[in-house]
Amino acid sequence: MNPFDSLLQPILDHYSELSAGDFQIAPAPNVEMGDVALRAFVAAKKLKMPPPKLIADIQEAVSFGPEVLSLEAAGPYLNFRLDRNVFGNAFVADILSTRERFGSNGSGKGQSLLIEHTSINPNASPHVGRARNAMIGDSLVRLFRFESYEVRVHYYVNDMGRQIGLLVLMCDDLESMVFDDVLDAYVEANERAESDPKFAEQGYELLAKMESGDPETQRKFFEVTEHCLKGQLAVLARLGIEYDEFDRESKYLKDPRLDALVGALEEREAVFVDEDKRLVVDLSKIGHTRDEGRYFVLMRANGSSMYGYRDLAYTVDKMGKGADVNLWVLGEDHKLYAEQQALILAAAGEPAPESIYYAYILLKDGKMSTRQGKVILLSEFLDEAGRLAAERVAEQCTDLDTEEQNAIAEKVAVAAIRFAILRIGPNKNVIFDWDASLSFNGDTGPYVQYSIARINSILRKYGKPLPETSDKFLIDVDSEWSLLTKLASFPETVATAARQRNCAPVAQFALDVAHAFTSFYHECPVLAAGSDAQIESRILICAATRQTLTNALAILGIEALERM
RNA sequence: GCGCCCGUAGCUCAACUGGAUAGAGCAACGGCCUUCUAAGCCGUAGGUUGUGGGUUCAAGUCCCGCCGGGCGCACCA
Repeated sequence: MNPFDSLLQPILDHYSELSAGDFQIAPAPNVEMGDVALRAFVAAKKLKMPPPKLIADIQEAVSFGPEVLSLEAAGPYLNFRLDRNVFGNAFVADILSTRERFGSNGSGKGQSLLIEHTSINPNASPHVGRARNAMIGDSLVRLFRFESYEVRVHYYVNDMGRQIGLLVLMCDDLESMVFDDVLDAYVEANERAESDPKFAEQGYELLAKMESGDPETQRKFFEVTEHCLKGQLAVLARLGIEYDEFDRESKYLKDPRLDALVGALEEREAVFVDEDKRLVVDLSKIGHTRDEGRYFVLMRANGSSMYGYRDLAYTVDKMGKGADVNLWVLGEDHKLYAEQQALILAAAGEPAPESIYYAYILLKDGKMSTRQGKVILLSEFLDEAGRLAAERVAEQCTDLDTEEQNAIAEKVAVAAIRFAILRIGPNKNVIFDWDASLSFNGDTGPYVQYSIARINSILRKYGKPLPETSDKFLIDVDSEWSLLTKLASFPETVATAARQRNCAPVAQFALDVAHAFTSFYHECPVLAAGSDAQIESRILICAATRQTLTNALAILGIEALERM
């Protein structure tokens, strides 16, 4: 996996008690020190030797192949000077032969993975806060498919509850209702429910009617939620986000599998009916150690189920599909809730999915709220980004017609938004800044796309069919070498991202590559290089960079562009 | 009050999971388009990694205590 692992072999041959995992080998902090640096802290500990002593021993006793030009010990580090042509050539050949698979470690080969994400309540147009869930989830889907998992994407449709009941009351003539107006209706419904207890009561009554199986009410609920779901999916599709299956909450109203689960809880005396006739789980009986969050209500006094009950049924259903890995993406506000669910499931011998949390996107004056209409709609945000991108494309690509320009602009807008969200670690709060999120300069998705567009421009002008290897590959500038070693580290980055269930390292990697490439671009003329061998070598470097960046962006759900 | 997450340059974020001189972008200042796309590049300036202890050959990273922010803590979904 590590592109320099081969350098370890002579060392391992010499010290039979050590293995590759006892060493770290990676590009040196800067080129003056060397091409790659060996760290042997773990190995030294195993041999009960001070690290500098072991490094000196290795330098003294181990003989390396001809690809190692020189060695220099620097305290606990051993710095290698390498034959860059040999390594660079190997990197490029690897990238250009594995193509769109370059970077994949195939760690999910033969395994299935089920992921649930987004699952926005079907009551209004999604806001950018919710979109964080969708983008994080969707990129994980892409990451794990890249790693050869068989991935199924589920979306839980919360088509029940008082909120939906209220909305149904507001939506008599659904036909004439544009999707974006549903938010206004929803906000109005919630305001009315606040001030008018009768109206609020009507919401509950409608819900009860729906739960009791009244076909007309069920039809209304379905129509309203379906209308909202369709509208939401259309917005999400603009970001390239799609799902395989939609699971409606109303399907899990009564699930016979939950009788067994409640039975298991009864056996452990972890469930009781309280003085108000509600069915409650006492989590302290099954491993919960604090007072906070100790009780979990399953059923109301009237026998209707709570959200958490239906969600348990849904989870049992999902887990029953037998995927090797089960994930769900949740806002951090669901942390305790997910832990409670996992405890209940564990008590009944049922497995629980692995949760991936993300923190909220906040407005400058606090949290977004769909109920209060205090939101930035994803659709508006996309429109604005598209408009700004279109202005830019119109300046840049004057020879293209408007339709072509707009197609590019939409992809640039998506890149800006997805990248801005995905490059930040998921458990970091984000304060939404309209200007910063719509910037196309600096460390952004469009900057990465721009690097690719420049490469494409060079390769177009090159004119000839692209070579895949060169027998006279040569590297004579540091920026070429830095770029290539960065490219070669892509599989490790992907492995890290998959292990952490976090795509942010891939975004950071794409930026690092783009920066390394632009330094190379300014320093090394490609088409006007000094010799045919150098032209060919640099063309290969460009092609390898394009392939790597394209693959990294694909994981983030961002398209590479021919030009922009 | 209790639990979880976060705190790194004026601002937004990195830092190969404990390793060499803590790196990018934005904002500021100074350069670079008759040469492969200036959505760019080069340079200057900007840091006691919130704070006080501890562990270690080595701490932004691990442990404990404070301070500040976010989220949550039974009949919402």
